[in-house]
Amino acid sequence: MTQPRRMGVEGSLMRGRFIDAAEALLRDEGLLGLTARQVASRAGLKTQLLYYYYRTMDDLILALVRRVNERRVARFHEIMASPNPLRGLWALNSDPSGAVMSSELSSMASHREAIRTEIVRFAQQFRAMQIEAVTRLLAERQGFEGSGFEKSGAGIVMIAVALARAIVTESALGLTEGHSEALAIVEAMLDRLGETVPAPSESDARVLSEPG
Amino acid sequence: MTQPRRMGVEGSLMRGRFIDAAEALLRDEGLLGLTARQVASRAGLKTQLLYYYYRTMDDLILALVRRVNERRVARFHEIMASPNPLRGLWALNSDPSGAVMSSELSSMASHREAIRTEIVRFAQQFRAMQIEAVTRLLAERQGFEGSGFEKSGAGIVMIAVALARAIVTESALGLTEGHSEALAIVEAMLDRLGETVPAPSESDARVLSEPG
DNA sequence: GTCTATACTTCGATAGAC
DNA sequence: GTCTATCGAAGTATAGAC
Repeated sequence: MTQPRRMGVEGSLMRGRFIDAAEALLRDEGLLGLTARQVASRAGLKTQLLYYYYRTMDDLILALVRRVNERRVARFHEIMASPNPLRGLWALNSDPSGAVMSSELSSMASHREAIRTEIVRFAQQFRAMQIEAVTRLLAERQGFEGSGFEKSGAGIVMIAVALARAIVTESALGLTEGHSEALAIVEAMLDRLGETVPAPSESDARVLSEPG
Repeated sequence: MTQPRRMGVEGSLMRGRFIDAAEALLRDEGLLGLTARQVASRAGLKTQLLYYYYRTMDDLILALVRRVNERRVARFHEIMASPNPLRGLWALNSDPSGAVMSSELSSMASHREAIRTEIVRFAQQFRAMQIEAVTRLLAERQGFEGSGFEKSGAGIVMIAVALARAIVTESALGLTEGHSEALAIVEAMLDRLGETVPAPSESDARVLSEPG
């Protein structure tokens, strides 16, 4: 008596198409664009069909959240196995589409009770993973002696995550005051850790002023 | 022919009541709560009356943005005239209601063309003010020699603003991983600048671990 | 599995009486 | 200056035919 409506099976192809559309919408239009009508329209499907595969919009969003999070964890593990994990983590957090997604999701978490738990639980767990990794990597390397940061893996991760997200979201608005200078500080720190500089990506200014 | 509707005068008392309600709603419910009906309801007034005083919702939001920004500038100048401007600036950026407001406003800027310009223009200008002030204050004080940050007022401000906002918005969701450690780094830096510690405010853990 | 049709709510906004 | 009444669009969601 609690499931009066027919629902599509778990492994359907259509489910993926709706999630794809939802993800694209969230990236391009933000949380306000994530409506049943717009998701269906973007997927080229009928709005009512969405409700055959997902009981509510919250269900669809929850599925999207899980997919985004799984991909993020997968990228994290790839980075940990790569030659320059610290730079890789910085790149992961600075990745525009990922950062926009994280930002919109945590914005949604404030408004939608149903998905807050999932988003917060993952964010907490993923933050802990990054802290554990960075703390270990810092302990293995030299370059931070005397800077007061030796024991501060958790603080460094927190600051880096906050900075990366702010730079991405502000850049999207055309606000760039202080970005290049903050990036220069990050680059200087990564340099001190003795890692090589990867090929710079498309957007965002890189002003590598000589570190003091 | 472009103003077919009657409008209330500029200095009306009712205008302020609507703005008050809008501000409270934006703080408590976020951008999704900022609708004509909810603003009017919160103000204890009729929805249609709102449209007598404001031509569109964008007009009302714009008025709110201007008021919030003016208050922020006023607080900035008070802080500059206070004994501990660096700590004062950190407190300003860490202030929960102010940070939530800034965060919701920049979130709105992504979606509403009409107010983006106003929000971005102010954010850019306010960032520049903070950078100018911090750069000057750092030059006047000792404590950063050898840390590589001497010339990086702009970078420091960017990082501090990003961190403060992240801590506030994450705390509101119950996400606190890495907060106390990041705050310890900030405290250590402020300590190095030789300023005294103000009385700690209500929320947020302060783990003042001994600076390295 | 997909369609048409539709219910109900809330949104921004307007017209015109008082 | 404030009220009642209302519009059209868009929101989530459901029922039932095909």
